[in-house]
This record gives sequence, structure tokens and C-alpha cells, in this order.
Amino acid sequence: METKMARPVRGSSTGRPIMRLFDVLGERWTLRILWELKQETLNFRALRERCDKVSPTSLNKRLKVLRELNLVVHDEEGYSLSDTGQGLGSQLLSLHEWAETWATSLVDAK
Amino acid sequence: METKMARPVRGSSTGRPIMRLFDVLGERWTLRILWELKQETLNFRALRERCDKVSPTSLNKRLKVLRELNLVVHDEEGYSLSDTGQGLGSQLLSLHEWAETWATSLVDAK
DNA sequence: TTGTATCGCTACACATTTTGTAGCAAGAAG
DNA sequence: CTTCTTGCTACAAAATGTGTAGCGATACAA
Repeated sequence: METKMARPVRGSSTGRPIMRLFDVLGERWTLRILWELKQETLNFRALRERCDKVSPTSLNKRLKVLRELNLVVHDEEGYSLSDTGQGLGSQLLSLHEWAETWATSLVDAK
Repeated sequence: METKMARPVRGSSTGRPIMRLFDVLGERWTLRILWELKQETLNFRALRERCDKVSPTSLNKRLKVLRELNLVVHDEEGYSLSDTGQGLGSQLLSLHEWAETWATSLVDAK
């Protein structure tokens, strides 16, 4: 039984899902891509615009990985989060809420 | 009123906290560092070991940013999450739970 | 057929980031 | 003094990311 999870993992060779996840999310643009796709389905060029015109090279690299990991799907409508990916999207939403309070605390600390 | 939040943000110039967060978390090792510090206070060298011997150069760069953003603190005991950072740590814990079910779904999809 | 437009994506050279090794300076303890 | 551990820096090589131009496929119009 071998899955995409078993691929070489940067930083940790245990193959623990959380490490694989940190790996993927730690690559530039990944979080942002998931964030934008959480809001709506977008085609390649539109997604690029949303992500501050990330280079198509990078975008395509990320999308390829995200599709392999079953987080993003691609159909005639464009790119969107898979059912699994939606779960991760929700996590990002709660991260967003946390970030708002964090920002406030930073301001207050001034 | 100006905070560390206002610093140049890779990918987005709006300065929205979530974008700043994506920025920081999207740098290599940041998520892992937070993860390890969530478990316990560690000194520089110990933290390095936990993070698969990340180069001291990278580790120091990350720690510097995390301290500036008030997520990590450094005292005689070593490095640890700030009160604010703990909040982020909890998010990672729930990310961990999600990752476990994700892994299962990947295996099943095989 | 021949245009025109849009799509996903690739080529490639340049720029930035990350890595690995070595080791320094400061402090504690003998 | 020596020896040990600490946080951290220097620096060159390797890996990763960027920006622009544009290709091949597809769709629709003239």
C-alpha cells in the first residue's frame, strides 16, 4: 500500500501526514492558492490574477502537487477545492479569524 | 499607528493579517518550528535537532521574524511560544487532526 | 478556410532563498 | 588558564522562485 503521502518529504522522513502537510503548505503560494480557491472556482489565468500575478511556472507547479494530493480538482469550470480540500479550507477560515485577533494584539503591543 | 504588520508583504500589499500570516507560514520551516515549540520550550540547538537539523542560518532567520511578530519568545529557558503564539499552536493541532483523516482518504482513494 | 480570442501551460534566463559546514565570541565551571 | 556549551554568523554552493514571451489547442466568427 503506497500513496502520494509516501513521497520524499522535506524536513521529515517519517511520512507523518502533518509533516507532509507542513511541507506542502510551506511552499510559497500554496496557502494563498487554497485561500482563493476556497472562495470560488477559478480558471488558471483568473487564479493567477487573484494571487498577485504569481508566475505561471510556480502556479502550475503548486497546482500539480495539490491535485496529486487530492486537495484541488480541475474540470471545465476551472480549479476548485476537492471535498477533502474543503476541509482544509475551513481550517484556513479559522486561521483567518485567529489572524484578526493577532493583528489587534500586535497593534496594542505598540 | 504602525506595526510589524505593515512591513513589506510578499504576495499581497494590502497588509491584511491573513496575508501576512500566509507569508510567514509559507516560508520554509516556520510551521515546523511552531509545531515543535508547541510541544515544549527548546534552546536553539535542541530546536535545530527537532527540526531535522535545519541549518542554523534558516532557523535563526525564522526565529527572528517569529519574535518580531510576537509569536515566539526567548528567555533563559530557551525558545517558546508566546501567549499569542499558543493560539496559533492550537490551530496547528486541529490541522494535525485534519491531516490524519486526509491521509486516510488518500489511502482509500488508491 | 482564415481570422481572432482565450485557454492552460511551458521555456528559459535571471534573482532570491535555502542549505551545509565551519567556526567565532561569550558565558559558566573547573 | 582550559574546557565545555551556548546562540549565532560567514559564505559558497545548491535549490527554488520569478517574469516575460509565446506555443499549441480549442472555440467561435467571417
